[in-house]
Amino acid sequence: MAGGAKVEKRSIMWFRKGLRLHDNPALHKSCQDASHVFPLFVLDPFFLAPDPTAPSPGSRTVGVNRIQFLLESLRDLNASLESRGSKLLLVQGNPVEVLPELIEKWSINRLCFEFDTEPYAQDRDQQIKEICDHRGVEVHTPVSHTLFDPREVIAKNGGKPPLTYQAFCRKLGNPPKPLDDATVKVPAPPGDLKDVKVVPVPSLEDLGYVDLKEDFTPFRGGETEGLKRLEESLANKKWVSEFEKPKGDPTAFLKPATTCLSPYFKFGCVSARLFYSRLLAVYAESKKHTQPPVSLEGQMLWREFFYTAGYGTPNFDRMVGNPICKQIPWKDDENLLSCWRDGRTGYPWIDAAMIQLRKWGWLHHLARHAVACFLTRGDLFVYWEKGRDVFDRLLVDSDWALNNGNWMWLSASAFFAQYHRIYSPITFAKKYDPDGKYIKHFIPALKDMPKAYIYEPWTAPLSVQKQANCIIGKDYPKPVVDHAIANKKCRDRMGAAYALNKQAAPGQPTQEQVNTLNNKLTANLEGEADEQDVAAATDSGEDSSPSLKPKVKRQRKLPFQKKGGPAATESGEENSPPSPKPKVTRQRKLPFQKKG
DNA sequence: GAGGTAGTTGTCTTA
DNA sequence: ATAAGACAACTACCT
Repeated sequence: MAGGAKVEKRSIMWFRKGLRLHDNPALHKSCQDASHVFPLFVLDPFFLAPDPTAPSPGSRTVGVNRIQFLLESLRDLNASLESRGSKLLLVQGNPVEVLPELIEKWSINRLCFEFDTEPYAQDRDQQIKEICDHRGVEVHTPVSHTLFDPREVIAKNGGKPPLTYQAFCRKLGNPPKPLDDATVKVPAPPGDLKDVKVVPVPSLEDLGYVDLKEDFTPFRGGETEGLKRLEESLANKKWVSEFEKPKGDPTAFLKPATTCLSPYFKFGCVSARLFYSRLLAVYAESKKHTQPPVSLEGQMLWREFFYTAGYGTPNFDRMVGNPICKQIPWKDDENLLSCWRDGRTGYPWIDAAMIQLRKWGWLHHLARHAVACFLTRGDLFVYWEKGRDVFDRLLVDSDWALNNGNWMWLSASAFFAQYHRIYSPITFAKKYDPDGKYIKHFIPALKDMPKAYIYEPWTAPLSVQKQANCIIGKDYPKPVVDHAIANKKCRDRMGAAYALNKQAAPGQPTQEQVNTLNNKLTANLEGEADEQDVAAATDSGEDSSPSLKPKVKRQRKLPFQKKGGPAATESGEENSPPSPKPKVTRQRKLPFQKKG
């Protein structure tokens, strides 16, 4: 474009995440020297249309709770825009098809949207950019979802994202301050929108969802609500400066132990930079405060850590082809997966958490740890990607980078390797909630179970079960696996898989190596499963697969494990449920275990 | 480059 | 009660 007279800008401000007016650099840019700003959100039926075949109410990929949160956020955004004399323009369709049309019809010469690191968004945005380049439309894509630009952190680290938190933090400078919003004026879109079909923010019912009155998430979407929550969280300065994530109570549900701002960060209803700067202001007023990684500041930096890793790692959301992910022969067991997903594992703590996840769309971080560990390396040995999908569907705050990163962490596939540290589905939550209030709240069937049995109801005598109106196996399921056996087997499998990964995969393994590895491991796993059955029946614990021994010598069965004998399960799962009396205290090191 | 160190959040027992 | 130690053990990063 030849210079000279300033061309009046007709901007589309394309909202995707970043559903806010405050600290929104793309919005600022769209308003600069603009005659008209078209605040746009594209409702993509691909993500919003109901899918009756999905495992829970929602669309193909997204549960209703998050859809509702999005709709509320859009309603709030529209209200805020209206208060500034503008409005949100909602258009239905696939953005890649819709945007070129709008650019044409509205004579747009500038498009602004927030930079998005997710692969899906990268691909979509690249297509849009190319279209704009062809038509001479300016494109601005500032970074404002995260505190830092992942590209810069990766560059500083020699082209690769750091794989440890400490190393990551060492690469960081000070994040940019939030923008000053006081002076921003948003020029309204023109009255004539040509023949573009603009729709009001739909309700869930408009989208085709019905009967969803009960059990909705307690989190209401939107910038207004998010900022309110930010203020409430930061108002308690003592709490803020003493915050230590691992000390939080994952069973607290009347008043959760964290800020619960995650859904607002996920959708960008609240700016991470705003929260961060406000947080530092609180720190500045207090004598001392906790530090990363456990502090509130540390939580913000974890988010940055995973965003950076997710941006800089190929196939971050998969095991195969992902250079930082251990190749592990996880099980593709639909039955175990659905027991876990639907809160039917027979372990009340795990099931209560899964039910909270479904109802609230939110869990405390440690509850996420517990259920993720249980599904993968702790007990069920099911693919982390399967669990990731369930979380991604149900969590209101589901965030691609954080969700995948944390699943790899918890499954000891990347970032974390101490696979012997396994959360107990029985004792972990007990130390926070010895009475089992959390369980009783989320699992009504167990509400009258005495607290002595609440974490292990299958150990309650039948008379007690009758008294509590809860017969185990009828009113509440028997455990799908015996934790004592299952977690031992998982550790053995992890040991074998780790050994093979070390042997076979220096750097990124080729597809062929991965296949070979998985075949070996699967063969090993099957042999082991057979042996396990035999072992359970005969007390012969010797390993019979010589070629692929884990480095760890497998222990022989402890005597108590066969007490009571394996009971039959409906599922036919290889692990037997715990015998009626599993309450045998762990034995001290016994000489005969050493044998060999 | 070899070796040492430290790592957000395990469990159980003992002091 | 809380804290420390044992358990068994991995690896990215740094020196």
